[in-house]
Amino acid sequence: MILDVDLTSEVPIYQQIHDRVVEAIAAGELADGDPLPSTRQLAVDLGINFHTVNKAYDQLRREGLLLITRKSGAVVQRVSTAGFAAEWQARLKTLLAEAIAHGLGEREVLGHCETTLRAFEEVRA
Amino acid sequence: MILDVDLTSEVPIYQQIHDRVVEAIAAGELADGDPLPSTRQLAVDLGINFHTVNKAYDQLRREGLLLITRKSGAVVQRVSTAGFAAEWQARLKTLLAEAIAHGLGEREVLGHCETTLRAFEEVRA
DNA sequence: ACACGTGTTCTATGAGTTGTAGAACAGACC
DNA sequence: GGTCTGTTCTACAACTCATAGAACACGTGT
Repeated sequence: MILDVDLTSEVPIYQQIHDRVVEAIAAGELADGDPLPSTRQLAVDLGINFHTVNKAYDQLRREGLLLITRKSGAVVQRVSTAGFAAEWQARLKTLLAEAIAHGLGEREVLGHCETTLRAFEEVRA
Repeated sequence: MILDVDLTSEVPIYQQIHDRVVEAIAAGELADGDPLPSTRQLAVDLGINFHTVNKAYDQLRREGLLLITRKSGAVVQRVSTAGFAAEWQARLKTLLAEAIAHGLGEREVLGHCETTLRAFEEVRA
C-alpha cells in the first residue's frame, strides 16, 4: 500500500485517500480481505491527523467497499450497493461532456476510456 | 436553453449550472456564438441569486468555453486550453476505478462510455 | 440626454465543510 | 496491566457556498 497524497492540492486530503484506495481496488492491488493500515498509523505515515484518515475510511465503508470492526480493523470487503449505477452514470455523462466540449473527438475520448480500463485489467492479470 | 438545476441537491448550484452548459455544448445544443441568458435574468428564472450564476459563468470563461463582454453578454466561444487533457484523464481514471471497484465489468463500463458518447453524437447530427 | 439592462467589483452575513486538536471510552491482543 | 485500536464527543480556524446590497462602467433604445 503506497498511498501518495498531495497535501498542497485543492482536492481534500480525505478525498484523495478515498480515491487512491478505490483505484487500488480497481487495479487488484487490494482484494477482498486485504487489510488497510490503522487510521492512526496511516495518519502518522502521511503526516496528517488521524481524524482525516477516519473520514476517508468511513466514506469507503458507507460505499460498501470497506468493512471496519474493532477486531479486524479496516479490511476490503465489497458488498452490493443499490443506486450506485444511476448516480455514477450521471457523473460519467458530465465528465465525458467536458471532454467533448473542449474539443476532443468521440473516438479519442473512447480511446482514453479503453486505455484506462486496460491498465486496470493488466495489473490484475 | 432549458437549464434545470436541483436546488435541494448536495451538488453546488453554480456547479450544476456549469455542468448543464457543458453538456449542452457537448450535445451541440449550444454552438460557438450562441448567447446565454444574462446573469440577472437566469437568476430570476431559476429563483436564485445572480452572484451564483455569475460564479458559474466565470468558471466556464476560465475554462475557455465562454466569452463574456459587456457588449455581447455571455456567448459560447471555445478556445484551446493547455493542460486540460492531463487533469481530465486523472479524473477519468478515478471515475472508472470507482465503477470497477464496485463490481462493474470492464466491458460493461466501456459500453456505458460508448452509449453516452453516442448520445452526444446523435443529437449533434 | 436619459433611463434601462448588463457586466464587474466590493463588502458582508449565515450556514456548512475541511483539517487539526484534545479527550475519553470500549474492545482486542500480548 | 499495558498497549493499540476503533469510536465518539467537543472545539477551533480557515475556507466554501449562497445570499444580499451597493456601486460603477458600458451599451442600447427612446
